[in-house]
Order: sequence, then structure tokens, then C-alpha cells
Amino acid sequence: MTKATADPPNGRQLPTAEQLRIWRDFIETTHALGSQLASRLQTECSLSPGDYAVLLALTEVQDHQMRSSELATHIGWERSRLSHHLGRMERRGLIRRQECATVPRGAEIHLTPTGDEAFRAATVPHLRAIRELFVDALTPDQILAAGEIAAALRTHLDAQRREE
Amino acid sequence: MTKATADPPNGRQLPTAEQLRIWRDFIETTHALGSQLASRLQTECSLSPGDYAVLLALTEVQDHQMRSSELATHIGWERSRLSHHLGRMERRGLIRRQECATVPRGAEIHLTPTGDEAFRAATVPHLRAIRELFVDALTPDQILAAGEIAAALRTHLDAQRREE
DNA sequence: AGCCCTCGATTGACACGTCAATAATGTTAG
DNA sequence: CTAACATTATTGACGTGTCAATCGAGGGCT
Repeated sequence: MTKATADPPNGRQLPTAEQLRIWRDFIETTHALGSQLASRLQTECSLSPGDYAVLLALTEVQDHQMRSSELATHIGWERSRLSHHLGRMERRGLIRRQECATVPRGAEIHLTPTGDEAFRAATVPHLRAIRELFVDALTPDQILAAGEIAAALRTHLDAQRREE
Repeated sequence: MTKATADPPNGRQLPTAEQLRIWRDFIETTHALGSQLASRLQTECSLSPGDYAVLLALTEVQDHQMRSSELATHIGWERSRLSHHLGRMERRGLIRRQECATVPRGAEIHLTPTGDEAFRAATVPHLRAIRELFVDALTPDQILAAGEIAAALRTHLDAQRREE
């Protein structure tokens, strides 16, 4: 599939047509996968993936409460994004914000009973959807390969980001 | 890795911890990959991936113009999404909308010189980013595996969607 | 004291995507 | 002919994500 003609016209080659086709398939399909999962979580449990991530983090921690910036670090979100999201979740009664006694300007995020309930109701449907949409779609080997691909992409992504 | 104890408590198993870890890695990393590419396309070319997809489709077609719903089908978008996006692109002078003579209520989308220019300026940076973020991160085998994984996920996704 | 600086968190503006509702213009059944 | 319907496209409302700006409380420096 490599050209029989002269040297690469660029210092380093651009992707081949085949690589580009795979890229598009890969990025579009994974995006569709995420959308489909989000859609199911929404219709079955009235939660978004963001809601789920926040509730999961709060559920796993002692006393079901956490400082806002801790939470941001834990789930890997920008603070601004988290702040917006918490505002929406607070409106729906899933969490509660409360001033932190120890840290100046600190905000404690508390899981409410409503939020706890919503999360527990969502767990099984969510895991089932992951099985149906992801695990059942692939062979065991493909699942392992997917893990390795994700790890390689992540490593490369972090390296790229660090050198910029 | 399978439990040595009794039968599965559910009719069909929920994902194992290992499968769940891979799922999270996979979905989060692919999302981050898309974001990073979008960010580079934005800062280097002032285009979003959506802009790029629309411009690519228009560039590839005769006379650089296309019916709106054709375009939607071609790039696989919902019409409403396309309509919103075209509004934003029209504001920036990348495309132009014009009534269609032959089709009732039809809209012809035209590529403007500005849009053509923007697309041509974006092509190489975009392909370079794909190489740097995706192709360079993986071995040739992993790239092929990624293609097969995407194909398997897509097939399964379409099948699921059809039976609902 | 007064000043600057950092840190934690929020806010506003804007792009993007989805859903449901609405137009505007056919076509077809009665 | 008229009423129902289909097709094409747009719109509004809302949740979501990013960026830059802001705010408020300490902390340290002179």
C-alpha cells in the first residue's frame, strides 16, 4: 500500500487513506457509543453520565461528602465545568452545597438522600447497558486490545500535552 | 478471574471489575482524544470538527453546493443539528444558504470562497494532528485492531438500535 | 497598616447537541 | 375542492462544555 514513487513529500508522512478511514470509524463510533449510553441512562434513570460520575464519586467516599476541588480532581474535570454541573444537580436536589468550616472559600458537596436513591437505582441499568453495548459487542481478545489501545492513546496524549 | 463460587446471580452477568476498568479507560480516553483534536483544530485553524465535516462534504461535491438534507444524510447528522450548525457557519461567512429552484422548501448550501479557503488551510494541520495523536500513538497492529473494534461496536450498535 | 498575590469557587458568554414544536409547501384521499 | 398527510427545514428551550473574567478570603511583604 506504500507508494512506489519517490520519498515522502513531508518530513513525516500524513496518514494514509486506510489510516484515515480507521480514524474516522474509530472516533465516530466511540462517540456514538457514548451518546447511546448517555441516552439510555437518561431515559431509564433520568441521569446524565456527568451526574453518574459525580454521584459515584460521592457515594464511594466517607460520609458521602467531599470538597469541591477534591471532587474535580477525582473525576478529572475542570473546576468551572464541575461548578456548572453542581448548580444543575443542586437544582434537582441530587446534591447540596455547604460552606466548609476548615477551608476558606471551600465548598463541601453533600450527597442528598434523593441523590443516593437516584444513584442506587441507576447502578444496575448502567452496568447492564455497558455490558450490552460494549462487552457483548466484542470478543474477550478485542476487549483486552481495547484496553491496550486506550492505554497507549492516553500515554501518548499526556506526553503530547506535556511538551506543549 | 472467574469466581470460584456459585452461579451468576443475574440471568446474564454484569461486567466484571476488569471489564469495567477497560470500559472507563476506553470511553474516557477516546473522548479526550476527540477533545484534544478539536482543541488543536480550533486554535490552529479556527474551525470545529463539525465545521470541518461540513466543509469537507461541500468541497468533495460538484459545484461546491448541496441540498441541506442530502448533506445531513451524507455526514450522518440530524437535520436539526445541521440547521443550527449551518446558522453559525453562515454567520461566519463559511457557507451561504439559498432557496432551491427544483425542490419545494429545499435549501441549497453553497461553499463560499472564505469557506473554501478555511478548509484548504485546515487540511494539512488536521491530518497532521490525526497522525500525531492517533497514528503515532499506536503500533500498526493496534491500528488494525482499532478498526476492527470500531466495526464490531458499530455493527452491534446498529443491531441494538434496530431492535428497540 | 496598606498592598499584592494566590487559591478556591463561581459566573457570563458562547458553541454545541437533542428534543419537541412549528412553518411552508407539496401530495393524496374523500 | 378540501381535509389530512408527508416532506423539508427552521426554531426555541434546555443541558452541556470551555474560556476568560471575577470574587472573596487569607498570606506575606514593606
